[in-house]
Amino acid sequence: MLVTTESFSQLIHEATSEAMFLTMAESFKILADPTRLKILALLFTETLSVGEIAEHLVVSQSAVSHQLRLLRNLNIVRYRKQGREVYYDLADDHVRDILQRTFEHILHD
Amino acid sequence: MLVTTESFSQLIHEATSEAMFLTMAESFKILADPTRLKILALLFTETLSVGEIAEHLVVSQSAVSHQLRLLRNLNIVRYRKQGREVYYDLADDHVRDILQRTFEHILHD
DNA sequence: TTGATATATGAGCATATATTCATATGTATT
DNA sequence: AATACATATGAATATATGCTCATATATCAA
Repeated sequence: MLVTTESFSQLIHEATSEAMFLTMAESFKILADPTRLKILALLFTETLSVGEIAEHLVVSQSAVSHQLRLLRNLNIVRYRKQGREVYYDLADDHVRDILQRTFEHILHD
Repeated sequence: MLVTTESFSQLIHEATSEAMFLTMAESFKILADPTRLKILALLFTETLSVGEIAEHLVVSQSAVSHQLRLLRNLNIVRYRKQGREVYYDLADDHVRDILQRTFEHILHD
């Protein structure tokens, strides 16, 4: 990424900052929903089909599918078709890392 | 916090998880807005008055004040009245840490 | 006291978003 | 081919949220 800034606090003084703040906000928005967090928690260690995800959570198949599309478009999950099932797993280790860290933060409060 | 879970992925199997996912989502929501991120970036190193914040950003005094109230209620910023000015600074090192780390994640993409 | 300045706040508005419902698409089974 | 099953998707709805505008409150200056 074409940014010279090295710290968050420095960002506010840079010309490129507007786009960066938007990007950061978009990133956090992904994690700002309980259903998506639950889906990501399920996919944290396992690969699961849409139906299995919907079954584990108390969420309709449609709602899960809508959220998965969102996560797919953002390259946060990957999918693999197998027959009529579609299996999803995490595509992004950054997200994995952020989730783990933030979770620890919340625990230590 | 009264949770036995040690990892994010484990959380999905716990009885306490519903509340925890809501809490995590609420935490991320705070950071899911560019204006709030900019305010937090400004307060990352400095203490500033409401007027100074509004001046640095291109946001109205009212909008800044509304967001500061939100951050105040969540104990993310502290404030100190001094005459007619009110000076704000960061109250929470967790937030500082998460911001810095996430920023680094985005940079390294 | 009067006027100016700094901040806070409620109401209203516009927009975004999560879900549901109905249905489309694709695949397996008979 | 017909039916059942798994997933995707568009439209509609309900709710949340960020901002503006008007105004309230508090403090300083004259």
